[in-house]
Amino acid sequence: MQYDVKFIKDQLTAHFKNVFEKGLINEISKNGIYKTYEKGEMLIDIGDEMTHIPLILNGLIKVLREDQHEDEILLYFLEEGDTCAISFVNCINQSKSMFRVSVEEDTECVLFPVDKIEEWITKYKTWRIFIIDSYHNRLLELGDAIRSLAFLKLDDRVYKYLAKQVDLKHSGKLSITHQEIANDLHTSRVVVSRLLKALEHEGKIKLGRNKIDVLV
DNA sequence: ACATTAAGTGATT
DNA sequence: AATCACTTAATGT
Repeated sequence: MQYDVKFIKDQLTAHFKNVFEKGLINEISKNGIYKTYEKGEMLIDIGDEMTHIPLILNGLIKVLREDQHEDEILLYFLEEGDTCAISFVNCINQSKSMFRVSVEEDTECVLFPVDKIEEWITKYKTWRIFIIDSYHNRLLELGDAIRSLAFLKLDDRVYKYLAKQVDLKHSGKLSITHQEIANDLHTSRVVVSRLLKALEHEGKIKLGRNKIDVLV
């Protein structure tokens, strides 16, 4: 599918007219690249050179950090209106990505070239605020994640995880496997299966193959 | 019909 | 709560 400056501008106006000043929207439209990603694609891998930063129009993106022993740790998800905040630093100091960013649900986004990002910081107040806000939100989210790890038992973490998924995917019907949940929470599939079974008995969810209905 | 993958279960640490 | 070893069930070819 082809796109043009006007198309990007319309998209940005639709999603960000309350966030960005007009001049900035115009400038992003001229320099941005509209792109769609399908579920399962990899946006950025660890060690990748950063050339562009995505601004998400809709969809769902997952950000992971991996340690030396190929263990992945889920950092957070990005959705409509979010950007990959941690990548800004990579761009500005030209370092490589320390994170893996994959597409959880089909996503539309606008990519900004790295060199513009720094320029806009001095030029547009709304851009500065947007970036600082992004960091702030990510930080809050990480704080929350750490709190869960430190204080909640696995059964609560599983339920919290499901609630979060429902929120992110805007649906109580999740298509997810027990294994995926286990990976995100760093536990084994067997344990997740048992905890989910318990939740089902409590009447909080309904299980099926590759799907979980979270009942409200 | 067969192979593959997801999920369930009892026993053990 | 993790792991093993195995079973059962759903799905794809």
